[in-house]
Amino acid sequence: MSTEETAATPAAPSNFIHDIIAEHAQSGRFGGRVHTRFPPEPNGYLHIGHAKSICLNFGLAKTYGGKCNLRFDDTNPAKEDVEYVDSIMDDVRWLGFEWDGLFYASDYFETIYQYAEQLIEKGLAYVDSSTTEEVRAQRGSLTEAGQHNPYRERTVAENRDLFRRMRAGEFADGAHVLRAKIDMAHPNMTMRDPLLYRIRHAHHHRTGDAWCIYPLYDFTHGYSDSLEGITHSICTLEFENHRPLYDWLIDELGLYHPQQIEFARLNLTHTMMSKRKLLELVETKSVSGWDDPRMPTIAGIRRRGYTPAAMRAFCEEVGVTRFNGLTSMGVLENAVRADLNKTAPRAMAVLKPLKVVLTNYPEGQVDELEAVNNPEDPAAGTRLVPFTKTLYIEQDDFREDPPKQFFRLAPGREVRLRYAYLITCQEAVKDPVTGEITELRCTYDPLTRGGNAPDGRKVKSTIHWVSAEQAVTAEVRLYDHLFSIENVANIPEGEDWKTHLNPKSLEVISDAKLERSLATSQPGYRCQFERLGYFCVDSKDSTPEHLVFNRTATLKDTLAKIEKRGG
RNA sequence: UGCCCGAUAGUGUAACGGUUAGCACAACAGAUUUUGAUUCUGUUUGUCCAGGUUCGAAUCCUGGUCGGGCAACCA
Repeated sequence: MSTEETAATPAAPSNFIHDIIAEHAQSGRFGGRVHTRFPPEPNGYLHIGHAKSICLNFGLAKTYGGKCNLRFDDTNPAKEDVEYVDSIMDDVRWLGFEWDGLFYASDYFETIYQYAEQLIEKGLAYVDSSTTEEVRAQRGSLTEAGQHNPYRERTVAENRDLFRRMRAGEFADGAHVLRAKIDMAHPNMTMRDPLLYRIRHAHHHRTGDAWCIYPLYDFTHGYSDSLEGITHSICTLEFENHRPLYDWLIDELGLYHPQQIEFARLNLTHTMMSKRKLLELVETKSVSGWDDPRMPTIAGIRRRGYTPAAMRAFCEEVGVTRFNGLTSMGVLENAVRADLNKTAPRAMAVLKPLKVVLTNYPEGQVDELEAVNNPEDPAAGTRLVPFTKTLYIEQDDFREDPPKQFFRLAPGREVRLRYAYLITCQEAVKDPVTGEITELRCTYDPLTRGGNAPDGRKVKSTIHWVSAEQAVTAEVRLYDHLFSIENVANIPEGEDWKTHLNPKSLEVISDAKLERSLATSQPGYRCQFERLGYFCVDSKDSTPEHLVFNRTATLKDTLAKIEKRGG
């Protein structure tokens, strides 16, 4: 009714690609069609940067009532594998998207071969028999023009013959290449007679041994988009210099011409998006695999406990521009907290147990107390947690000599055990040899069942706890940043980037104590351990006999901030 | 030394020649709280620089500065 309500409606994500597509829809270019695609090479697992691209491409298609394909750009048989194809499909689906068409660049090998022959017939491509070193040397430099070699002047007939014999398998790897005949003096290096085909007697994960020559990415990519009728070929900034080549290849053959639009790839602090380096981490066993919860891969963050909704919200939050920035990991963490805060059931778990004996509580008595499952969602209901004479609390929740900012348990101090009773610490028992506190002897106030004192007295702190008698022991894996430095891309040339891996990126706790209700948690189950963070049952290593929880994210920790600030 | 691209609070982004330059995260202060969580309120901080066009410029133009990309038979 009011204009204010209209204005308050959250705007659809605004970015320059939306603007371009909206304008095309307006002007009728592409006949009003919108058809995007996500074109990964199956040579590794997808990472968060790919998630941004997936959300962009599939999101655009959805917004404009168009289509989005999944296409594997599989032109390099040496590096590609079906394992990666499968993982990529899993990841796209996990993010919540379904492709309209499923294609492989290798589906187009025959067509692309014919395109190459057409270029040869038009005198626009030639077989070069130089060595790799010669090709490199003849290309010139950023400031100097390249040089022509005699092969550039081969006749059409000669090129046709040689190229067909390349396909027939008459030559060894590297003996010849097919190159476009454009301009060896072009200021854009990409246009200096780029290589189109190379000889590789290699087995391809889809075409098997049908081919011994393979088109290069630059020769294949634009044609693939053209063949699929893609309207907007969205890619990252580093392909901007290649756009003139894709345009040239398509226009010389008079083919359907998509519009390429480049955007800046995502960079996150404390991690890195290089597939090559991620592969190195996997191969050197620096992590447990592509799906190690510390990895920035989609498989990794999924196992870590992130939700698809949080990932999509994050991708929307970071935006789409042509500026190469560095986004704080905090933004990602905030996205998953925001989602899980609303949806994750609460439970109590003690990571570093400190035994508490209630001296005035009857031996053997079990009190079943009602606890709220999710304060953010009343429909989640309540559960019963057992309260007994011996309990565990968090070591961090007790200080023998508390600083004035510390509100939790200390000798002589009273705190509330969540959903239970007020307790007062009477004595801290120490190991006579080490001086380590081994046990707290406390009294409870029987009149405070549920947590409120009839006399109205207040306590400054509520802490979580678990019954020692009925605790479930579990393994808990605490994850932190993969790298200890913010900007991993900033590591100087020549320096070993792996020395900056965070040695504390994984802390394993083998004997955490969980409340009884968690005993039957299934793999993938997400919940909040109150006051600690969001956790999820590991999908690979957890068994009913040996539960394993992964920490997805901590809760915000004001005390830690205060103490850090105070020195 | 060539070509291409970019620049808005600490960070990531919005603003389409006219808004007190908006939002999110971060930071700070306060309120609420049986999670030092959540929630709510408020505060600090910004148009790279110099010229020009215009009644009016973050936006258009010119020049500079700074940053990114490009010389794989990788993608």
